[in-house]
Amino acid sequence: MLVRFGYVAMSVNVANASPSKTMTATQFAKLADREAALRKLERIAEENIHNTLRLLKHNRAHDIHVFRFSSKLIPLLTHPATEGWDPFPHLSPSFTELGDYAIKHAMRTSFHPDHFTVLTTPREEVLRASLFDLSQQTRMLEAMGLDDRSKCNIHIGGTYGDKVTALARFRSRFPELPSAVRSRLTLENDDKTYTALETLQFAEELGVPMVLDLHHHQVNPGEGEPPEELWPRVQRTWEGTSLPPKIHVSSPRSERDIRAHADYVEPAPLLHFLHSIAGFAPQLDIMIEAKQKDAALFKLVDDLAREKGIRRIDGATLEVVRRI
DNA sequence: ACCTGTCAAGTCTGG
DNA sequence: CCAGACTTGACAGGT
Repeated sequence: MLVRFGYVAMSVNVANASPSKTMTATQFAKLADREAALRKLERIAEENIHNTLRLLKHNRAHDIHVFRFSSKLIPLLTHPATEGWDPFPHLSPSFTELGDYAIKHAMRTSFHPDHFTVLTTPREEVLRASLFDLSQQTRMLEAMGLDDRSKCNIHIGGTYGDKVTALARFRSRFPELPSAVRSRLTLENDDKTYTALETLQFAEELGVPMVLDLHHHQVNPGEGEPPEELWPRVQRTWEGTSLPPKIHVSSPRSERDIRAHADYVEPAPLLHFLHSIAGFAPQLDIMIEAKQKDAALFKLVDDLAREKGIRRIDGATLEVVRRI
C-alpha cells in the first residue's frame, strides 16, 4: 500500500509565507473609500495566493503531493460588508498560476470550510451563508482550473436536540445543491456529534466520499468499533472518484485536552491502523493536522520509516508492506 | 521587537 | 434570553 502524506495550509519551515493574511471587518468598515478598501482586500488575497504557490513549490521540493488550501485565502469574501464584491476577475491570473502548478505536479488539493458551514441548520440565514461559503470555495477551485477531484470537505453539522430531523434537513437539501458544489463534497466524522459510523452511513446514502478522521473517532467513538473495522466501507465511498481514500490524523495535545491537536503525531496508533488495512487499500492519502504542520509531517514519516514493514519511497511517501 | 486582547461567522451548555 | 466555551492564526494597539 502506497501512502502519501500532506499537511494543512501553512508551513513552519517557509518563513513569511502566510496564506491567511486578513483585514478585520472593523478595519474594513473604518475605511471611508469602499472601493479602495476592496482593492486592499484584493491585494491581501493576491499575497495569500502567491504565498500558497510558494508553499506548493516547497511541497514539490519535499515530495509532498497532498495539501489543503487555507479557507481564508480571500479575506472577508463571504462577509456581509463586502456584499456585491467580485474579486475573481482581479485574482484570475494568480489563481490560474497556482492551479497550473498543482496540476503540473499532480498535487491533490482541497478546501475544508470552517465549522460555520452547516447544512443541517434549521436557520434560514445560516443555511444561506453556508451555501454561499461552499459556492465561493468551489469557485476558487474552478478559478484554479482544478476538476472535482479537488474536494470541499465538511462535517455533517449540529443536532439541535434531534439528530434524525437534522439529518433529514441535510438530506433534503443535498439534491438542491449546485452540481458543481455537490460533486466536490466530502463528509468527515467530527469529534463531538456525528460518529464515524453515522457519518459513513450518511455518506453512503448520499453517495459522497467519506474522510475518516482517526483522532475524531478516538474521542467520539460511538459504538467503539476499531477504525479498521469500518475501513472497507469507507474505502468503498471513494470508488469511482479516481482518488485514493483520504484520512486525517492527529494526536491529542494532552490527557486533559484530548480533543486539541498536539504539536506532532504519535506514530504507534497510525502504524497499527496502516498494517490493519494494508491488504484492502492499494493507496492511501493522509492529511496531518498538527500544530507543527509540515515539520510534524517530516517527523512522522521519519518515525514510520524506521518501523518494520514500512519502506520509504521518498520524502513524503511510504510503502506499507503487506504482512502475510 | 514583542506582548496581549480581540476577531465574521455556529452550536451547545448552563444559568 | 444571554454569556461563555470551543478553536485558531493573525490583526490591532499598545509598550
